[in-house]
Amino acid sequence: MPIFLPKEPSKKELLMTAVLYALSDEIRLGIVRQLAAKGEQPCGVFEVDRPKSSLSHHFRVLRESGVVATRKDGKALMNTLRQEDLDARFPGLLKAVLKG
Amino acid sequence: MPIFLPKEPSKKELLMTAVLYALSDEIRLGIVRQLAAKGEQPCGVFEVDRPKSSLSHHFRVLRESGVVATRKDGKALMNTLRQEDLDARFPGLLKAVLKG
DNA sequence: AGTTTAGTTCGAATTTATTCGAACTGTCGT
DNA sequence: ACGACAGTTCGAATAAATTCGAACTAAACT
Repeated sequence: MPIFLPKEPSKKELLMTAVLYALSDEIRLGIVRQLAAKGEQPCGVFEVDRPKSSLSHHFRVLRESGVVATRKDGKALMNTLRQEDLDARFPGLLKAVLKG
Repeated sequence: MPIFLPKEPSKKELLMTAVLYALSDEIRLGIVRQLAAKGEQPCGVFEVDRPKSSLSHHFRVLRESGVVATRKDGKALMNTLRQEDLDARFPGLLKAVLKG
């Protein structure tokens, strides 16, 4: 069975409640803050006190809500914050979340 | 046994993740939007397709996260959005959430 | 005192999220 | 071809949220 990365919602499909839910978890919020600070990063660099299957779950939530986009780069999966899409759909939200 | 309204966190105690979580539910977000639009309101005016015990649960989540403040006024409980506290602690967040 | 109104609290059922190990896929290096 | 590496997927356990009816409190009115 090939690996299926869950489909990321298009900009138009972004849902406020799903985005807020994804961001309402300390681990995921930490990931998002680090992506905002350092730019594109593979999953592996995040030092989280959880096994990789748990980390993978949190990335899935971030992807499915549309907060993060993932592209394959060799054997790594590179993650970026969907800043522009989020900003277009929910102006000011991400900035406010990252400040707090 | 007297009625205990759960304690509302002080401005300093507001937690980003708790606030985002509280706002990540359609019903609660609807309540918050209506409070923002119409100002202080008793629980009863919100037309939500849920029995009152469920509504009460959602108000509790909003209070415990610090999104809403509640005061007694006769037999009603009046709810207000804690706009100033939220704005002081998380500038721009509420505005962004209400716009979306 | 009794009734109505507003909303909470309790308890239990259901649903949904999180967690983790183990097995897997795909890519790279040797 | 064979490991090693990065990360996903599966499956099952645990934990947490939501839901609701029923019983309750407290204020207001008659």
